[in-house]
Amino acid sequence: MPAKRPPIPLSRERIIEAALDIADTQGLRRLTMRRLGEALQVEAMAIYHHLPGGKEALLDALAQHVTTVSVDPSGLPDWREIARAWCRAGRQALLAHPGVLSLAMTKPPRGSAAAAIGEQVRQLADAGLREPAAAVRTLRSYVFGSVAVELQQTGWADPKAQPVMPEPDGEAAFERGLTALLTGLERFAET
Amino acid sequence: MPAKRPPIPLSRERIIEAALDIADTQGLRRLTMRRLGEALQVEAMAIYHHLPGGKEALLDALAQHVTTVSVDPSGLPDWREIARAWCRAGRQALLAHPGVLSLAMTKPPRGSAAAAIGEQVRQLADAGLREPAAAVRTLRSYVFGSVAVELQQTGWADPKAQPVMPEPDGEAAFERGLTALLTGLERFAET
DNA sequence: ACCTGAACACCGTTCAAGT
DNA sequence: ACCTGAACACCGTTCAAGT
Repeated sequence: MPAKRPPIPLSRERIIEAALDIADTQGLRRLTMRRLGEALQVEAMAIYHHLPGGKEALLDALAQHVTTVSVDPSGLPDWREIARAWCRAGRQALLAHPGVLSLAMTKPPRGSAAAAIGEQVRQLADAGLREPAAAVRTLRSYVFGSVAVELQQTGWADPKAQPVMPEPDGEAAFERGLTALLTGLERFAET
Repeated sequence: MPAKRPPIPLSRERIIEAALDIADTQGLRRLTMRRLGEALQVEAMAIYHHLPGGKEALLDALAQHVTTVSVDPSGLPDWREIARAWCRAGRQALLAHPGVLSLAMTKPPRGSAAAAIGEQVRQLADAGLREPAAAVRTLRSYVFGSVAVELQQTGWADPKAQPVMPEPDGEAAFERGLTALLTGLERFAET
């Protein structure tokens, strides 16, 4: 028979990982403290010991997790390519966890997520872009919205859980729109 | 003493109106069938009679409500201005109901919301835009994302419910980004 | 036809208690 | 230090019953 105690002790990381898995496979509405405990082989109440803020803190942590990305700008020729890299990384991180997209778009960026935005602004400024904060805001808008529309199109949130149907044109549509946006930004935002 | 029966009989419209009010003022998490019934002076179970699908149908209806917009293209000189009008209308409709933004971005467009998208594509095609469906998709992405970022910035979802703080630069940022996007779309999408 | 009351299975969270 | 069990107030939804 299996041991009663969990093989690995609980940790913030394991909790977040398990929560993401539930949200992505069953939907955010089914992410429940009790179900999360079950997935971790633990009573639900044990979670509070590692995540003092309760469920609200858990949701904040999930949002932060999927909006924290980083880009190495070395080797990228200009601000245009740096911006492109950040947008692609942001899109990938969001697409990887469709279950928590609504949290990522709703919760204000905190901690590592806010730091990532600051780093992006800095890189673009260093690369000679004028008003980098405004540009980053516009790019973030586009990334969030693109992923939302892409997931809408795949019917991810539908009643009969479709077999994922990855929508092959999603990436192409994203790149087309991104190029259009960068072309437009060039017009007034060059240094 | 007040009458036990509600003064006005329940209706789908009244239910949606009351639900939007709760979501906008108290947050989506507090929108509950029981609280909704209380706001309508009715037992929660009465709602099911007018909204057969239960809470899931209610949330669908809310998403549809805030994503159904219309634009009269007559008098607008070109596709650029038609697109601008649709984007402004979409932004206003979403900003008016911050509580259900996450639903609007998540639920696939249905019914009147899907019809509005079709109408937008038709208008842009008539105005001479090439590949209007791709353009509308990109514009929708930008509108969704802009509103999400704007509401993040205002701290709408924060713990201590701020006094709305309408972020005066939100509209300016939206218009700047929109102009950039339209400029970029012009490049490859003219007829 | 429209609404209510009671009931059921399920939530998040607390708190004292176990080890 | 870390986890459990019981308890409380609250969910969504059903179903028979009232008017």
